[in-house]
Amino acid sequence: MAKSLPGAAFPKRGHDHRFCIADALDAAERTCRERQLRFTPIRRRVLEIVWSGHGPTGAYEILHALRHERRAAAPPTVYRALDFLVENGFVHKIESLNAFVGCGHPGGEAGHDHAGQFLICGNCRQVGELDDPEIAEIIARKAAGAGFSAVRQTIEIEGLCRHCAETADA
Amino acid sequence: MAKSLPGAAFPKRGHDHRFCIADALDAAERTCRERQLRFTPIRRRVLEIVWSGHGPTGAYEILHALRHERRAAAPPTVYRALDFLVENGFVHKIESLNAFVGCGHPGGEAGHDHAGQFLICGNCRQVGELDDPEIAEIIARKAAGAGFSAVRQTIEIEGLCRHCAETADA
DNA sequence: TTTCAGGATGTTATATTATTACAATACTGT
DNA sequence: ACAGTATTGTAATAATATAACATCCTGAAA
Repeated sequence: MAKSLPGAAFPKRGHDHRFCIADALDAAERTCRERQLRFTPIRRRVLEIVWSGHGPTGAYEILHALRHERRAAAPPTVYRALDFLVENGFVHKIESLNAFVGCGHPGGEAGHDHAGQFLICGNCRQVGELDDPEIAEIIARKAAGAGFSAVRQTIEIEGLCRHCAETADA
Repeated sequence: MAKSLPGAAFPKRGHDHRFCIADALDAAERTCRERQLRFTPIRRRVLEIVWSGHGPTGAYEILHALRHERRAAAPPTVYRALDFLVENGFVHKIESLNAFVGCGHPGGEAGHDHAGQFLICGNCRQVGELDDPEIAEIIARKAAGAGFSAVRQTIEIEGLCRHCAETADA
């Protein structure tokens, strides 16, 4: 059971997910220290809940989990934490699902709210992240060709991951 | 005041929008006849409302407009019409805005719910559509490189259209 | 023409996602 | 300790979307 390789786009079956969680929390902690941001217990816990798997997590699902420990939690509690986490690139929102996933490549240079390309398996509901600069570039270039200057790209690809395609259970 | 050129990605300022509406309705009418689909008054009117501009239109905004003529209209009225229009490629949903725009290239061969790339101006809120096969291909190829077979692509690009970038009023 | 089957619409209620507004508290630097 | 700001608590509500079932319409078969 090796941990997911860095740069691997799709979460490997049977990887030791504890490393994913620990790495994500560590990376966030480090980045927040560097940027003098407050990685409060709520924010930390919401990040941990989002990272409880590689699937998209809804805000109210997070709220439900959070309430186990923090009875006072309400929608704004969660949305505020998510705003912080997305803003700082620790979490991405999957627009087509109105749900959130942990960022697979946090703290990368600029860091802030970086764009990624998301692979969403329609069968197992796991989400992978590409972060391919070539894709971002060709899109920015094509947009520029239409006189449009791109600021933010939302790229979400639905389909089947290798495992689900092989077992053909869709 | 010429009509928008076919293939133009972003709606031209000052174009005669009546042609956009008429073309969209005609195309839908023709396609429905070909496919033996029922282009009912509600569906036609919802398409017309969506095409009342090149900006994204929310479902409840459509509902509000629809109620002027049809007091009985309720959310399902609108969502059912939108389902039909999206399914048949006459309208696209902009996932990042939870809103809908008319398809700029309807009835193209396969027709059904085709993918496009959307240019969303953050200033004037107009939406253009690229439909660039190269983008779709490179994404499908990169995804395949990660063992992922893409079925549907959601590509939404936020930024500034030429006009808004030039007048620098963002 | 009648009938019937399926699709479309009407209708009520509710689920799901997200935000506003203001009060209270906790942290930071001085 | 104090002021100023960021964070969290709390209540209410807005915005988006669907479920479930009744009714009506349309087109094809009998």
